[in-house]
Amino acid sequence: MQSMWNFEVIARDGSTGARSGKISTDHGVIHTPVFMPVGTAGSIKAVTQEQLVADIGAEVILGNTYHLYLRPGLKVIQEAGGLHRFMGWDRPLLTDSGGYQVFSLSANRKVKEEGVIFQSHIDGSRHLFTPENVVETQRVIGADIIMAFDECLPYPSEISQIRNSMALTHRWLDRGLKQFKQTVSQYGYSQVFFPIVQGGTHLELRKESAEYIASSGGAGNAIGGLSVGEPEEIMYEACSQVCKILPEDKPRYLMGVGTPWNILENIALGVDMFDCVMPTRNGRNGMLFTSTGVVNIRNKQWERDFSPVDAQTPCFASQHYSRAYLRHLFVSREILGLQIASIHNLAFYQELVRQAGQHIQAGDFSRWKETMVRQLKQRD
RNA sequence: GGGCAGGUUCCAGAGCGGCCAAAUGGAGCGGACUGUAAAUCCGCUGUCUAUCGACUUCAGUGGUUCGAAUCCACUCCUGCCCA
Repeated sequence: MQSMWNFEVIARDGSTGARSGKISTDHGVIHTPVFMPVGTAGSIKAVTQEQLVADIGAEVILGNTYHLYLRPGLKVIQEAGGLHRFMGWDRPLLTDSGGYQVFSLSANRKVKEEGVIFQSHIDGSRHLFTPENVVETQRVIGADIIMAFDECLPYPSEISQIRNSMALTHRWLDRGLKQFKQTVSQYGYSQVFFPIVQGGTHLELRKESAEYIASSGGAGNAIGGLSVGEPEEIMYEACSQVCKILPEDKPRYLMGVGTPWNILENIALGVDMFDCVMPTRNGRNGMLFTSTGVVNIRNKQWERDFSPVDAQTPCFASQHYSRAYLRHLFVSREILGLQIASIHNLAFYQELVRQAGQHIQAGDFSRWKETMVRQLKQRD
């Protein structure tokens, strides 16, 4: 199968590691830096596919192997012709391998050399995930980008534990990669495989892991195990360390990050791809990210503020509805509030990374970033 | 006019002699959330110091008692029933 997959760096910032680029896939082009909305169970919660395209302009979204495997299950997805068709999304799709659930569902799982035995959060049933079967599952799902199976540790962790876990993730990578190479796409378009750097917050281990991952030959390289509770400065240090080692000519994907200012700081370190539940989850919980800072829309101060949610975000929902109205929807627990907040936050993130790319190309990224970080962190 | 049931902190509603500033909901106010077990979760919600503690509250007034939201008397309200 002839793959369309290609990554091209269009511009580099002179004073930071930031770059802007273009990923080509069989489902279309992704402009980097990119933010990928998270649609764990085959749905960006509270947002329709139409809104993702027309209102937000999302170029790629995430699904989750663990959740989709449990429900609706692989038979349904396969019969539908893959997740793209099942959910009505014809742009690129990336699936997380379930590695994060090794971490977030830690009470209900057992990690072994072979893989991880999970208990389903839905019905308590037991399931085994291995580096191999997780690749197979992502083949069935039909993700354009398949993630390796890794172990994500909490912060803080003992160095000996980090070392063992990292080594396990590396062994799992070898197995997953072998499985990936031995199998083919089921739906007539190509899929690529991303390995994941681990190593916790320990810089030496991060270096070791980054070198291992860099040499494995993935189409792109992911950085995992960050934004799990460590101070931001430590995250930036670890990310910086890793970005210096990961190849220049492949996209770098920082998993699970983060706040708008986290994203800008990490773009400066050389990251191209991001995903995070924050714009959607926090949006549903009343937290808005805006061009002038962070807003808790439930707060009384918005009761009579009839100005737009965020006039600077080029999106119907952001400009058409007032803060007072959105506050009313939240206080009244109206479903529409969740939708507007989610759409606005995603549109805001989309615009943020789009502007970052423009400033990288224009050559004034560094100065722009400093101003933006200050603004975005403010609380209205 | 008579009978019955009631009046509790923003609302609803428990409490029926000390463990009561008073359960539990709701409302209100604030916070958390970073590869989603999350339209979720956590605080605060009489006043003052704001930790200990002090003070003022359970329709009103007056009693009983070491001690009353809780018992007694009267008064004022509310609902239902009978005239």
